[in-house]
Amino acid sequence: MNTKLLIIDIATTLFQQKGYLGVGLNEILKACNISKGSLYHHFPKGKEELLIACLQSMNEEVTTDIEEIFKQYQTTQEATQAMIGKLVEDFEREDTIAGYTFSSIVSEMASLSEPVRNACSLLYTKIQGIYSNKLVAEGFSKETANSIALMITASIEGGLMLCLTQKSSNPLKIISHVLPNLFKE
Amino acid sequence: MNTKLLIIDIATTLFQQKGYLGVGLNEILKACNISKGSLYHHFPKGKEELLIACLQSMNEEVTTDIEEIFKQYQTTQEATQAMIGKLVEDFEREDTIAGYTFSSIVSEMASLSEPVRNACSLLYTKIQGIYSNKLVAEGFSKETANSIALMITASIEGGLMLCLTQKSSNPLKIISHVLPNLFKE
DNA sequence: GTCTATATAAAGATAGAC
DNA sequence: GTCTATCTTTATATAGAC
Repeated sequence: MNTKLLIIDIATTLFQQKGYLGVGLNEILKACNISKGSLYHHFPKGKEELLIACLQSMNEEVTTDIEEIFKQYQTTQEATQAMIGKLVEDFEREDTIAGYTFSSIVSEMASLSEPVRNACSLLYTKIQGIYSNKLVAEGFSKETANSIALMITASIEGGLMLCLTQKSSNPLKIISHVLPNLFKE
Repeated sequence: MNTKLLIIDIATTLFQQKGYLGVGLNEILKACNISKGSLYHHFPKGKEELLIACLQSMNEEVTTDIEEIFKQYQTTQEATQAMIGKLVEDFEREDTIAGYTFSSIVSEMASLSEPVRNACSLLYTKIQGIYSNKLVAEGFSKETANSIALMITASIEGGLMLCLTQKSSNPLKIISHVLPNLFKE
């Protein structure tokens, strides 16, 4: 089995759930059942290099997952609601942040590391691009589409914060219910 | 001068900007110009006790600040936009999270500490209550008012994440521009 | 490529003088 | 109530055997 991919896979989940600073290397090693030497062989520059690899890996997964959903549904509204539905399921099953969200990483690292901030920025841009493109295809102007796409992204990220504090998926459900109001112009 | 209040004041800002794990006690001590012994005299249970004191302090400030704004403006829409305008100003001046937002703390601590999660939950509830009350006064049903209030909170928190990654206040500006669409029913 | 053992720095916390 | 000095644990990272 490919150790490097294993590390990225497991570390990605841990970083999403607990943030960058909240996860120690030892915790990652234990979860992967590997040793320190092995990890530093694959990521010589250490933890931050691993984080960036995780963010890039998420970038690819986002393409797969969200674009898949957005192809399945005719309207952006339906697709968005289906997507949030999946996040709700994830949250109810795992009780932590999951899916393609990564606020914990952003809030900790954006001001500490330029490379990390950049990787996060790219990821958000990509996600919003998917929303925006479909909205343009539906007839919205490019500017309006971008605004709505941004609002979808922001409210989902913020919604997950509220889910965490309330230990409930309710906030995301409400957001899913309210978002369609943005599509009427 | 009251040392305890000084500590809370400075630590609150640091926690907001860098998160709980991102700020070391030494950094707080240095910023306050005090020693370890002094801090532990005021907060015997240590860092987490200090964080909770900070969240409670924010709780009081929120009442002052947001309610003040919400009294100044007739409609929720105007008040919300004024409030976001202030956040934008803060962000452009300081280039970090400020105001009454605290996503960094939530995402790190919600799953680690029940008391902290609870304090955060109370804070969000209070903020949303202010929004919701004004919306009800404007004629919205209680349920609709709560939904819109939640959406305002979530999109602002998420918007600040986007501002951080983009190093720009633009996301919040766009959100301020798009939010009014939620008020039409 | 993976391991063990070690280095080094920093974290949070405590003890006791003043 | 504030200080200095110290303790303990944990963090990231490195060295070198296999």
